[in-house]
Amino acid sequence: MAAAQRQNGRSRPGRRATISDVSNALGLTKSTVSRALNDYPDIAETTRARVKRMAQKLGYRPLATAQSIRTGRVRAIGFIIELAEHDAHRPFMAEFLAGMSRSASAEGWTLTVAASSTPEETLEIISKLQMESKADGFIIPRTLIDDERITRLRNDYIPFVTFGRTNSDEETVWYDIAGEEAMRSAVLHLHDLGHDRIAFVNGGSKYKYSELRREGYIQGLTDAGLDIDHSLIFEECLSEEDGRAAAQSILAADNPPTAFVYALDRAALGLYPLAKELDLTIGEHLSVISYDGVPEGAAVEPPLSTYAVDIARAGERLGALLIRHLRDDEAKDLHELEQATFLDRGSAGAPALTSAQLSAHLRGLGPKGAFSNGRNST
Amino acid sequence: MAAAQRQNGRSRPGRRATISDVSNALGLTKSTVSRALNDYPDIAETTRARVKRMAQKLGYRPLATAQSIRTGRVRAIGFIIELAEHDAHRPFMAEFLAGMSRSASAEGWTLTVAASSTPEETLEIISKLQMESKADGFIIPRTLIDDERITRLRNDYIPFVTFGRTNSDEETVWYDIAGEEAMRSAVLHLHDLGHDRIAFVNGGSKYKYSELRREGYIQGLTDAGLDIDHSLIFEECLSEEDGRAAAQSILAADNPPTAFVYALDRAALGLYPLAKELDLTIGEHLSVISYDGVPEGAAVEPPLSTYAVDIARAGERLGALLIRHLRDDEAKDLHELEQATFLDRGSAGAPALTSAQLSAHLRGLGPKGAFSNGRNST
DNA sequence: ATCAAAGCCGAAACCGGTTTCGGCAACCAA
DNA sequence: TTGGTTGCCGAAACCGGTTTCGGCTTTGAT
Repeated sequence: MAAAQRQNGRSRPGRRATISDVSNALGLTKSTVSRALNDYPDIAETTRARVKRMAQKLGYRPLATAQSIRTGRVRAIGFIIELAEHDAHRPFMAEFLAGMSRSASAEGWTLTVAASSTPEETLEIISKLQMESKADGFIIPRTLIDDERITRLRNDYIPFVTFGRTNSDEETVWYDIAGEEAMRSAVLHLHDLGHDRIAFVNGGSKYKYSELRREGYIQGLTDAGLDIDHSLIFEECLSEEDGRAAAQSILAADNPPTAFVYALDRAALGLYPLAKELDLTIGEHLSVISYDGVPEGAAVEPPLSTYAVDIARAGERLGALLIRHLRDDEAKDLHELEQATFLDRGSAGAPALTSAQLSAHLRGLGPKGAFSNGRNST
Repeated sequence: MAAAQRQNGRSRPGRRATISDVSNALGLTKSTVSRALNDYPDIAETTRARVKRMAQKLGYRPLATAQSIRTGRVRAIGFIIELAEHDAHRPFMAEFLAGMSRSASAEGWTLTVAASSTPEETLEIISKLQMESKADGFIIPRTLIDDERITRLRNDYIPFVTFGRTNSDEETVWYDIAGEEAMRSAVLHLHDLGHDRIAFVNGGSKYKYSELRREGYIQGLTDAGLDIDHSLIFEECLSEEDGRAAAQSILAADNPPTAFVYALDRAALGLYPLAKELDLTIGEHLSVISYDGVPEGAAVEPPLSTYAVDIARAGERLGALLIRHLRDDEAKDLHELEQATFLDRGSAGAPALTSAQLSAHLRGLGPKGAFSNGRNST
């Protein structure tokens, strides 16, 4: 019998049940209970069942911190907020965190977050959190085309999953939205509406998603049988001001586009005030399709047609993937790619003007109201 | 000598230093090292110094999870994201988290976050996190006037600090911004500019801050020697649409106000499109001062004058207060109240119209451009 | 010189788990 | 029968710390 292990069996009512409470209640030892709960093969099936039932009855849940000192695992996923990142990314933060937290707590895990100001600090924090057993693995958002973080994490054998693909995808667990496919079908959609000259305003060129979306745009042009005109491509547009400036510059050239594809809603919103100044109606004289699905896009007039991303779901999937990766040594190559959902809200319509007519209007610096009586006849 | 405790002294190079590494290096026992580092009084000053120096040299940092199994503390502060909250609060999330995380990591603590959909779930999660030793105390944002969370947390002896005051402030640790003072001086500022009729558009009435801001507004009127007209007060305005509707309703009545004080920037932004429709220029025909300091307020024309809140700092102070509260049993009554900083950006100016003139204009449903030639002479 | 009170540190128990090791009993084949 | 597996569980070490307890020195007062 296990009399030696019976000493601490006074179960104070308010206290949480420990493994000893379970073992004492059953006349077994801690070790048997532990192995039963962790599905060791050397425990009889009937015993395992008894143990699990009793654990359930007593409301026993192993103390993660106690486990961790032996196992090195705390059942926590780590996430670093980089404040240096562009403001445009911040509004998503709450939902993203919520998503991660949901999948974590569904598995009995938790989420440890920290803040950092620079990419270097991020890496320092990550290894510190890992050393201190505050997190078992990390979720890395906004992958870069050439992401130093990833090589370093891999070198240090720190488990992680990324939101977004990278150029070194071997043996990496990632989740991503197929932004390239969204851009491609945006182009095709605009072409179907009758647009022949379609501009592309991209996001920050260091991000992998920008590369992919540009490729998607190019592919869309190719699929539509349209020429690729590099003067219609603008990069590095993250903010509303960027997006506005890009459009202004593109429209000032010869042969202006009648439609825009933006890689980011935030930048696309910059087109609205510009259009108003130029006395152009979005959805008629200028069409635009964008990407992200920010709430502000629904508030402008006409509402911005966009490919919406479910950021909470992304966080949730990433959390689930990380946990799976951490539990299962074999899960070294998990990938999930999902499609954005198109919200056709009215900012993309048949072109009311040809490129030439548009050009004439812009050059003429036409007085207010030039088109206010309706569409131009072609 | 402590030969019995020497068994695990093989310091693998890559491994983190343990307390045994330190004790072995010094020829002391674990217990002495532990007490020295934790400033027990029964350790000689010279020994304490030696121990601390060696710990420093070896880069020893106690493993929080190992400590926690004895002490019950993990050096983590908990924070719950409530998604049910109004969208208006979300953009702040990243900065708020960053602030909390900063003060936490400054003290060697970390931040554990979880998501919840309802207030009830929030409380469940809190006690779960506490039971599982995932967090030692919690930061509770957006206090309500009568906040059930607080009574329950207090009943369960779960340590916490609040962002915002409540009606049961005895023995509570809180941090807050003096929104009432901001509202008061907003009224006085507008009165100094020449406004006599000043409306107030408040936020959600369940929140404590709304009560305070309303009181501040009233106090401002009193200090300015103005009458209190309850028809100029509107409650429950959280969104841009709410803010717009409130202003529309208030302006439709007799004796319309020439100035507005908004409790929330987000709602105040609703005044802009309304003013445009009514052909009124903000900063001239209508003045407005608001509160929060959201980035969008700087982008509108004219930029929104507002009392800005440093939300990152709030998070930082709250984290620091919570840690102090947790470390020191005596720290049961900490309070910090700070002032918002006024950003005078142009949406508040001398009234170009009297209330009567404004009323006449509004009733006349005047054609566009009625005031476009400049200010009215009075 | 003597004795009690500090001062200081080692020994060991403890926290709540996990994991290794070994032994007993039952089973199975020879 | 006998001997070797196999199945199943207890005993004990262990993880990295904290905390209680007690004992040996010093110190200080008498």
